[in-house]
Parts: sequence; structure tokens; C-alpha cells
Amino acid sequence: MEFNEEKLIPQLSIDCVVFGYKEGRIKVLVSRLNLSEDIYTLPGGFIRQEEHIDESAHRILEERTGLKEVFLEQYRVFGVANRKNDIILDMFEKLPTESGINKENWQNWFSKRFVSVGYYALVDINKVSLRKSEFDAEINWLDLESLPQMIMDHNEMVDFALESLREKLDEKLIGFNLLPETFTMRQLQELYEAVYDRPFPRNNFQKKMLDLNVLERLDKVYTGAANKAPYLYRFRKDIKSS
Amino acid sequence: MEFNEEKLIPQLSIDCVVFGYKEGRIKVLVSRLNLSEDIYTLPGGFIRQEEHIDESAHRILEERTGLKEVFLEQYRVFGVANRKNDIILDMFEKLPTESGINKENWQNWFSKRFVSVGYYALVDINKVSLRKSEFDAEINWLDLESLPQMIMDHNEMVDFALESLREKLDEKLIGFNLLPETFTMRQLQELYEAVYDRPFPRNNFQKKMLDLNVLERLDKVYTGAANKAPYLYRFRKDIKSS
DNA sequence: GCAAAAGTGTTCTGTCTACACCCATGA
DNA sequence: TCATGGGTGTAGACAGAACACTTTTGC
Repeated sequence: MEFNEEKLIPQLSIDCVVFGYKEGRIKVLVSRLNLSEDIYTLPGGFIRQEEHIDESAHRILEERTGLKEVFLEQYRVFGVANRKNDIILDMFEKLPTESGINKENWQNWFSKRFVSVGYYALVDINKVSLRKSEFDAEINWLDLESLPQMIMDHNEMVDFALESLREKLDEKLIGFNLLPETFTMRQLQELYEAVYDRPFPRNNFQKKMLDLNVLERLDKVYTGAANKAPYLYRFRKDIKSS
Repeated sequence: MEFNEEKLIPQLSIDCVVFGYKEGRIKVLVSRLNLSEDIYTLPGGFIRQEEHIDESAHRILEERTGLKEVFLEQYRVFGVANRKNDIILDMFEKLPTESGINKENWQNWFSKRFVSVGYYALVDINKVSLRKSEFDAEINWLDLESLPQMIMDHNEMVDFALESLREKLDEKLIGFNLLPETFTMRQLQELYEAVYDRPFPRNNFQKKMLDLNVLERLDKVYTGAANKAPYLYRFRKDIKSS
């Protein structure tokens, strides 16, 4: 990221809660920063002067995941008083002046209080190719259930994002964004169970999903297990617009 | 408003959709600006460096309504590219330089692109004492149904706010904020009908509201009409926290 | 008594839950 | 043939909608 403060909106940031799903668990994309201590953050960034904020969020996400078309939605603004990224600021203060990075500009940038727009994204974890930003030691999918302490209010951001996801999953049929193109009914159910952290009765879940008339039934898949082969399903594309 | 750009977050604003309710109609608080043409805007303002954004919204609202304790909730961020307040900017350009106002600072301030945090408020219209800001020709309650064209995306802001209100009215019992302390069941029903713009069957509405166990039945009120006197109700305060 | 509006009860219907049953698969 | 998991059907519980009825008020 070339830093040019003239091109960005100051004191305003975007942070993304990127949800993925793998083997029955909800995952969240978390960066570990390139510092002596282990410092964790959500992927985030800033808004260019000429950008729609939704574009900014997509750009920030693409930088980390390589994905262009992603389900992404703003869900809340975080703007408590004196909300500053002290850890990053500290990092710049410790940098030697002749490090080649424009230390003063960065320090000035991060010394201010920031308001952050929270976005959450739902992605097919298999399509993602993770890319570190220049400050990341690594970026990884971590279990929602056992996230580490992150900077500032980033843990709270995840809590609110999950709440928004739960509210929308049912009515808006957005859960399919977390799954691969085709999936079995059991996989879909396990996704719902992971999101809501509670079991659903198998038969009623199936009926409810089929009654939505958004699933296309494909061939059976023979898993090799000694039981009836489940059908594969696909989310009907002709209604994706609604 | 004394303007001191040092004390405010630049390029970030707050706009409030203030809903009121009177005689069966939803009202929205709208300013008419002190300009040659009739220009309408939602009440808005900026965020002080040391303020929580919720505080900012409360302050902006108190300046216009005199109310301190108000139901107020952020519902969406508006951040399309190149979102600028050209009309206000124009106004400053036309001001004579020796007008006493720090014209240059204001011009510089409004020449930038702004991101705005949308809040909506629900108030008891009878408790409000309207106060103009220094740029308002007047500030008034206008019918939601027939709002004038407002600046920038302010009409769209109202649409989104109404949508959020509809989603929350039912589950969160926030509608009582629009009514006076005591009210009849008919008044409550008419409020719901105004918000959702559709009729509700009288008996079922009554049953549903009473089954919520949030209403306290008070004395009857004798209106002088030749019919049975309705009960007054009050929202039970002991559950206001939930 | 009568019209108007408030308050209450009853039935019907569609949705969600719980339970039961059958089917396909590989060992 | 049996265990395992997939798919479907059915009866009960519940909430919401439609309808009917009674009560109170001022004239």
C-alpha cells in the first residue's frame, strides 16, 4: 500500500469481518501483525477520496482474498470517543527514522481518533487465496469460537457482525455465499447450526429449505459410506437478484 | 454554531431522520434553508473530535428539539463517491467576504466529499420545542407522505430510515417513543397503520398488543363521544430496559 | 332505544414441531 | 441382512386472521 494521505479520507476507516465456513465451523479472517508481540486485527483499510465506501470495502477485501465478487454489507459504524489505534502508532514510533517509510506522515495519520465503518463478508473459503498486507506477519482463517484478543474494538465488531448475519441468514438467503457451488442438505444444515450455534431437526430443516423454492436438486453423490446417497443441491441462480 | 474546524472530524457528518407522529400521520423534521430558493435538508451536523458519534447525534438533535433523552439509533452510512453539499458550498461562495463569517474556512470545509452516518430518532412530538439553526429559515414537521425534494441523498435517507423503523417497530417495542405518556389502543393502532401504511384488524391488534404484557391499563377516558369510553394505556416502565 | 366505537370470545387456517416410517447404500 | 444416514409423511401445537357477539357511552 503506497501511502498518500492526500488521497484518503482522514479519521475514517473500514474494517471487514470476513466469514468463511469449513468443516462445520465458522471462520473469520484475522491478520497477525509483524510485531514483536502477537497482535491480531481484522482486515481493514481506508477510503480513497474518489471511492464509494462500498468500493473501498471491496478493494480492501480483494487485496486480502483475491475475490472480486463478494457478498459484502455494511452493518454498523464504530465511533466511540478517543478510538485510536495506539498499537500501530507505537509501531511507527519505534521505527528508525531512516527506514525509507514516510514515518512522520504515518504517525500523524494514526495519531488521530478514527471512526470505522464495519462491513461483513460471506465468502466461499475454497475460492480465497490469502494475501498478506505489508504489515501482516500472516493472515489466516481462525475459528469464530476461539478468536484471539484483537486490537481496539475488533472483537466487538465480530460480535455485532455475527448478530447481523444471524438476522439476515434466514430471510435473505445469503448463507449460500459461504458454501461451494454444490452442497448436500446436511452441509447446508451444518452451516446453519454453526451460525446459530444450535441444532436443527433434520427433517424439518430439509422441508423448510425445499419449500423456499430456491434449491435445484442435482445428481446423487456416492460418498462410499454405507448409507443412502444424498442429493447435491445448487442455489438457483435465476432468483439471485431478489 | 461557532465553527472551528480543528475541533471537528472532517469529511464526516451526521444526518438525523427525526420521526414524530400526529393525528394519524408520520412526520419528519425538515429544515428550510435561509436561501433565495427553497432548499430543504434533514437536520445534521458534525462530530467533535472528543465525542462518541452517538453523543454527536444526541447533541445535534437537542440543538433542534430541546430534547435530551431521545430514542436514537444509527441505521446506515451514506458514502457514495463525490458526495458533496454543493448547495451549501454555493451559499458561501455568494457571501460577501466582509460578512463576519469565516467564509474561507467554511468553503474549504464544504468543498470536500462527505461520508454521512444516518441516525433516526423517535420523539413525542408534543415534547419538542423546535429551534432553528443559524442557517435555517425555518424548521418544521412535514408529512412523511409528501416530503419535498431535499438536498443530496436526504430523501433516500428517509426511505432507509423508514425501512429500519418498520423492521424494528414490531420486535423491539420502540413505537411508544412516538406517543405521549398515555394513549388509547386506537391511537396505538393508528400509529402502526401509519408506519406500515396499511390497516390492521382492530380486535386482533388489541389482542396482540395486550399479549405482549408491556401495557399497563389505566382509567377510562370519557371523550364525550356517544360510545364506550376507551381505556388509557401506558407503556410499562419496568421493562423499558430490555 | 339507538348509533358508534370499545372490548372480548370463537373458529379457522397456515406454519412450525415432534414423531414415525420407508429407502438406499456398502459391508 | 443389517447398520447407517437420507428422504418423506403425518399428527399435534401454536400463532395469526376472519368472523361474531356483547358492552358502554351520549343523544
